[in-house]
Amino acid sequence: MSSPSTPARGRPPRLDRARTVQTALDLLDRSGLDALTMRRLAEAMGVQAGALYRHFATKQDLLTAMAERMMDGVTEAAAQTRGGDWTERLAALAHALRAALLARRDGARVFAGTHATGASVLGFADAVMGVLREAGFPAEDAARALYTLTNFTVGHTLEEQAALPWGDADPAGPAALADAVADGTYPHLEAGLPALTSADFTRLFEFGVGLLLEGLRARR
Amino acid sequence: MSSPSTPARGRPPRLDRARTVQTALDLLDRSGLDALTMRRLAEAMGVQAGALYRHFATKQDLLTAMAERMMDGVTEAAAQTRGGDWTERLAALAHALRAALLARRDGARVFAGTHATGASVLGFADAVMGVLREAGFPAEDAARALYTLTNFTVGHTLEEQAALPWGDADPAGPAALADAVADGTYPHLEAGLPALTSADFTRLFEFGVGLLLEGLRARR
DNA sequence: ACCTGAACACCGTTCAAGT
DNA sequence: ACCTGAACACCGTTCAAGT
Repeated sequence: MSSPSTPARGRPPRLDRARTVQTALDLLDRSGLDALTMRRLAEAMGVQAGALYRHFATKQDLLTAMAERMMDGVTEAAAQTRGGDWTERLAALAHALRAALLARRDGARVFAGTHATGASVLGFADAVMGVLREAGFPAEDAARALYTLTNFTVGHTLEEQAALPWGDADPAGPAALADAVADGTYPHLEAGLPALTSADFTRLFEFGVGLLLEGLRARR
Repeated sequence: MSSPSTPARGRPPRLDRARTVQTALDLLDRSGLDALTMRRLAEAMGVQAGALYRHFATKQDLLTAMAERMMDGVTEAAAQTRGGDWTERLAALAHALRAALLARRDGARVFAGTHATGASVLGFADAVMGVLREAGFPAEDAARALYTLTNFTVGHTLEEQAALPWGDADPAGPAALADAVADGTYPHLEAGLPALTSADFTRLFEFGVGLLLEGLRARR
């Protein structure tokens, strides 16, 4: 048989899925999602843009492969918490998911914009379901809890990565909020302004995960 | 004085912010976010693309105005629950936010991609903060609860609107999940498959909001 | 088999010039 | 004051032709 692993007969290919995804992720980190174009990626690989379509049917296909690669190791990263109880293990899984998204510039946007169903994504979902079912939750509640935890984590990290480039002339930063609130129209926002503009996203994430876990505990 | 409301001296303008945002939202509903281009919007308004830049500095600016318009009336929609206790009022606000996003095609994507801080958005945030502080939460926890509720709702609705066009040849639908799980590698996913592929997003959203509210109740 | 070159049908944005 | 016309610097994607 002449599989792809056969010693090259002609020229060795300059392109393959793995190397291309890796280069795309590096480019993402350097320039962000908006600057990640097929043409720039091709240039980074020393090739013409059209050549990329030998390995990826569309740009969306490439982004999905990037999302799947980003998830490699999420479950393993959370597996250290084997000793803990089920709430600690769920918290560790949620933190591992956030960390995987944060590890790449615009990681949450890439993940939210694709429907990755690779082994890492399924492995993560299976791990969450396993903890929940071991804790005694019926399959229906376990499934809903999985989606809730995932959707919250993605929603939070999307906000977190969108908020990080503040401080520039971005009209949505803390200063703009303070201005908009200053006229007394929003008394409750005014009272909470310091807390609302605090950028401690890790504590905020822990707060949200904590609420979800306490809710689950109450429901068991 | 010669304000914008002065009877027109020359030709009446064919463009203004309000009409443009309205047309953009209609176009969004008909064609989706990916098909919403400045050129197509200009065509729908009987004008050249460049003319739009008299009212919006960038496309991002237009999208922000669209997000703010989408939020008009969210707080009012939830205000009917005046009689209920604080958990019911928070639930009503969360449901009103989801409803506002669902009301437009790709509404969650538009909202998540902008930093809208218009009166409607601030009014919504102020209402949530008001309920929480009346319930006795300190400003810090109230602020965190506001973000948690908002981020979960946006994350959920993003998923919900991305999942709706399933059934086509989308490789991420329920059928694909069933295939991927069929080989026994993911026992917990397999056990939860019916629940995982159920598309009852309203119940799923209620479950998530319920968890958050129970968590808040436990923390009070 | 793998990639080039060139095209097709678009984009967002800018700006002198018209009315 | 408001809009046109035309350009600039790009896009994603396709595909005959080369090697």
